[in-house]
Amino acid sequence: MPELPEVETTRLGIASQLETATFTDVQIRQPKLRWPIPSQLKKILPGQTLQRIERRAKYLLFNTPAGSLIIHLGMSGYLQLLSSPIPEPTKHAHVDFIFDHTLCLRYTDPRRFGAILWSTKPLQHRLLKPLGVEPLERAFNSQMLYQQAMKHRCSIKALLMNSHIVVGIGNIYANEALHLAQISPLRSANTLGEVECQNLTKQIKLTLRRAIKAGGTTLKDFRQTNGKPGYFKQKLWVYGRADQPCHHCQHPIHKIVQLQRATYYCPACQN
DNA sequence: AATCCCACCTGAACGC
DNA sequence: TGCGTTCAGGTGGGAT
Repeated sequence: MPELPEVETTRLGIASQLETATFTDVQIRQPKLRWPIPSQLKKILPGQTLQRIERRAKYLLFNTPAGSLIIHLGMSGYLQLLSSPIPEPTKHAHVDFIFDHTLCLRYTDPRRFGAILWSTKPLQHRLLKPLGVEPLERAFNSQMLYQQAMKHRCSIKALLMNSHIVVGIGNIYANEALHLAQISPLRSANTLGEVECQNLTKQIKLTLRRAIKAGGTTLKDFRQTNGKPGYFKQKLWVYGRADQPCHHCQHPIHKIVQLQRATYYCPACQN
């Protein structure tokens, strides 16, 4: 569920409601996420005013004068903004952050691969410090990708999924962008030419931007009490389409496994 | 340093 | 209907 576009859409969907609101309570029903939720949150957060919600990779940073709440949604997590009457928590609704005694930001995560952390210097946090560039920022460009590709012998797909190099592309969009750039996910990164890197960079940015727009549409009714965050209905060219005809050339889409993740590609138009 | 595999979890889909 | 198996959008940690 949470790819970078959905994390960004989540941020956009809650920022205007919560920025300048004040934490008044925290209810932790299940502290066992990927790492234990720091118990001192209950002491620290109440009274803190939320200044700004930022995103770094797929981490959301809730900045307050005392420090930052860091939230990662893992594979199955989502945030809901609920107002009165607050519905009963469902089975996997692990944490409620209460603002101004009325608004509730609820964290739900069935698989519990997500994380809720606290840091006074979030960008220096051990999990955030080693992260590579943001794919939608200028620092991610064809020159940068080409230089990185030249010095790596792993597959180009593995390179795109390596968070020390570029963050947040995710499995679906790595597949989609490689398809649109007509590059085989199996190619060694160091065999890509400058023009291919230029095209790939462009397709990654386009794919992510389109998905953010689509995510924005389906997540509009965020505050609906029982609203599950939808999954954007985006046109997927290859992801999840094993054995179905390629939209470009009709050749059946192949499904293989790379780094224990599903890779989908068209062996006829991706070389 | 770079690369790869494992692990962490639950639930849905599938096959028998 | 029921039960076992497989797979899933992420990613840090550790082995090689």
